[in-house]
Amino acid sequence: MAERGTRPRPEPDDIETTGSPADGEVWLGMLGDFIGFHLRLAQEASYQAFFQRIARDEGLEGLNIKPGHLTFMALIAENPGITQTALSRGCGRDKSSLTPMVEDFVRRGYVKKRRLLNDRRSYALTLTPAGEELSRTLSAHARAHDDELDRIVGIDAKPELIRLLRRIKMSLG
Amino acid sequence: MAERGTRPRPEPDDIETTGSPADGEVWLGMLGDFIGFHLRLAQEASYQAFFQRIARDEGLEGLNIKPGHLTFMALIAENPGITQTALSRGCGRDKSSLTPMVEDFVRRGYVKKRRLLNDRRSYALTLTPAGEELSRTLSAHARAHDDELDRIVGIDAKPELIRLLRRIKMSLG
DNA sequence: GCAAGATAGTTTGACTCCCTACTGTTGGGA
DNA sequence: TCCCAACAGTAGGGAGTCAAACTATCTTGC
Repeated sequence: MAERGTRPRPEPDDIETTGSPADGEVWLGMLGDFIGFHLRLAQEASYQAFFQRIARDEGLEGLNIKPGHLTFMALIAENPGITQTALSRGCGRDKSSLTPMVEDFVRRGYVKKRRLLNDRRSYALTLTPAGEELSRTLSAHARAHDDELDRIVGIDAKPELIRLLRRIKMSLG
Repeated sequence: MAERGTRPRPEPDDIETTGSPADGEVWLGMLGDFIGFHLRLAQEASYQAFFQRIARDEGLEGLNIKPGHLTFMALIAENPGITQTALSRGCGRDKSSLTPMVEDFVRRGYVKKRRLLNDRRSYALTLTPAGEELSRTLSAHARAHDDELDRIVGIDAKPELIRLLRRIKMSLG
């Protein structure tokens, strides 16, 4: 019974006089000490920067390529014949999220989906030549993006950063 | 002949024999060296762990509280009278994403929304006593979650990790 | 063999998010 | 005074995600 009509808002409440409080900067409080909080902001910033970088490539115009597609393509390239479930684990996404993406990329001719004879539940995914080409393009962008991250982080700090991030994933995942 | 019922899918392509390829472990290739890739996996793992932690709290049963709500509540608590736009910046989300959440929390009696007299475009958000209580609960969970992250990362490495994450956000955002 | 449970992939539904366009308000010039 | 650009917040649409239920297939134990 979600009354979601045209005017369901519970009234903007009352009117009251208040000087603009903390309008310029936001005080984080304890959030500023939380690894999880900064993880999210950094990941979001990285995602957006990579997204913008891809969007700038005229060769990818209209293909609607997103950062998530890099992982998708790169993992198929590195693991020819990978199954969708294994791919979903590698991508860190639910397997049901991959279904539309696989279907889309098969239709566009980047990915080939072959049924296995010895286990007819599974499909083996491989890249077509066009898919290899697209994968190379995305990988080049990814490398450029990560070079930028390397500069920001500093090349000495990078191994330690990756070690810590992997540790978080391993310990919690 | 196995008439496989209705088949709206664009044909699973062809059948081919292939031994199970890399089904156990997935080879990451160059992805394994990318900061952005590990950032996403670590962030997702942290999100899921925090989500599970909240879900375990019987006091929050049925409230449908998610990790994002912590940031939302904590920032209002730390910045009483904050506007929705400032809050959206702090949360790292588009302001239009906050509209349903604000509406929801106002209706549930956790947040108070007052119109400003000196600028009738804005609303000042504050927590109700119930909101303060909820915020304290969420903050306690967040602290426990981040204590776990501290243990994983190691307390010596934490300042450096946060410094690097902030640097990424600042440089790219 | 054959039933029971596991597994691969798909479907569906709910949810969250962003983006774009829109309304109402403010404030600064012609 | 009157415009009009800038701003706060909302509405609507579309994309992407997960979780649960479902189908088809494989495996195991009897």
